[in-house]
Amino acid sequence: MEEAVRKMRIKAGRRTDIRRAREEAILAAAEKVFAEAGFGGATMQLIADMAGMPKANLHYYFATKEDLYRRVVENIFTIWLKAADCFDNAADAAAGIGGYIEAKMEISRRHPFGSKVWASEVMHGAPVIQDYLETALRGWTEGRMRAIQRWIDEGQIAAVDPRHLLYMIWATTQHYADFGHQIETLNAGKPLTDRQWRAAIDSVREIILRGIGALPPAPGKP
Amino acid sequence: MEEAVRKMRIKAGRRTDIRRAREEAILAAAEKVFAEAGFGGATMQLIADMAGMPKANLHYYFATKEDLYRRVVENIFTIWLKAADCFDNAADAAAGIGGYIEAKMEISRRHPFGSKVWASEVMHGAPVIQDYLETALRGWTEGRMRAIQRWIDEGQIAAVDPRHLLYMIWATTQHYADFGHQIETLNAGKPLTDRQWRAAIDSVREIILRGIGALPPAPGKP
DNA sequence: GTCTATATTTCGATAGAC
DNA sequence: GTCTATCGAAATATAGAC
Repeated sequence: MEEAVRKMRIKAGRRTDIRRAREEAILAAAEKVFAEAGFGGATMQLIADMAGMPKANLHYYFATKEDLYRRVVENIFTIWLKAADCFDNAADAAAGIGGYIEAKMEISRRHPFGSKVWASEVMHGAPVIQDYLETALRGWTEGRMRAIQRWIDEGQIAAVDPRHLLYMIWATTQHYADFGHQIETLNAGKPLTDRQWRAAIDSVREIILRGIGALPPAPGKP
Repeated sequence: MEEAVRKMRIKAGRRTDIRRAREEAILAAAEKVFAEAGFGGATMQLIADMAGMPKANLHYYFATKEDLYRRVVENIFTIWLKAADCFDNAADAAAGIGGYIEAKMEISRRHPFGSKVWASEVMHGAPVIQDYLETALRGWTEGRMRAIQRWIDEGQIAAVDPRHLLYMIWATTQHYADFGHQIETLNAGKPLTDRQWRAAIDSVREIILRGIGALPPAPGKP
């Protein structure tokens, strides 16, 4: 009888649903463990415990530890690229760059583990996602640099180096995820409140936008 | 006879010289391996190979892997703090903050491994140097925030949040070390030249200084 | 698909000759 | 102080019952 039920479920496509749900649970646990312990420090046992299943099940869904890790990094990269939309559909430079900063800060807040895994991967020489850097990221970067250069040519912003402006945005926004523990320690050991996050986002956006001449000089400054 | 020579050397203080030289060789190798593989991914064998000595010798100079790691992190932190001098002995805000940015960029260039080890340590929750964060770093930060606030009160710079300004400087300058591999990949796979480093430093310093109103608006911008 | 038990490998650390 | 050989712990991965 149970056999019949199982076959019906397979026919109805439930099997892939279950598979997807289990995979997502494993991936969420893995993202956290990889972020907090690094690839070498993470163990399949820790990930299994956090996902609430025996270790052997992980190997049923992901052949090796490295396969699992690769999927985690790929997930983050996808989220990363989506934030580019703000860039393209913007009315002007201030809206485009400001919106991108805001979107990146929001990702740092919502996906701190993913950001850390990405940072760790790049810091160790990108052994797993070097191809992404050379293809997808390089292409994305060149496109955005052209957009920035266009704003410069139109006189919307100062003649900054588009490449280093992008690096500054990446560095600053991701810092709030990657160095979140340090920021929390310097905040009396407490996570940033909603208000403090708002202040952080505004600070970052205003200093950068003013720094590239997309905002008027600060009030009270001649 | 050799015994006599050895005792003479000990009497002359050579023994500690040898010890120091060996320790420094091990620390240099460890810094590189920890940076490239993370604490968990690093092995004593790899460090020994890079230092050109058998694995057992490492345990003769450093009792455990964690002891060795702790020394590496402490070394970096010391270099970090020295860069603060530019901050204190400055004539005005632009010189103080600009000099600090320049010093931090120089450290990113000269000590990329150390920066990565520090980043990795903080990303993993600072299990080894949490006490440094809560004492030395917290004290240092509060002092610098007061200096920045003074410049704000004197009208030298805009009324930015000193804390987030510091975070931006840390994030941006350390990015050139921690994400050096990504930057190199986006630079056609080649390390930055002297000229490119100069451009990077100038870009960072100018955007930030202009962003806080320590520089006049960019030329050509109303 | 799930789980227990285990095979195999790897690594940190040490013993002991030199 | 240095080095070879090795122990013991821990981790990845798998075998095989259910």
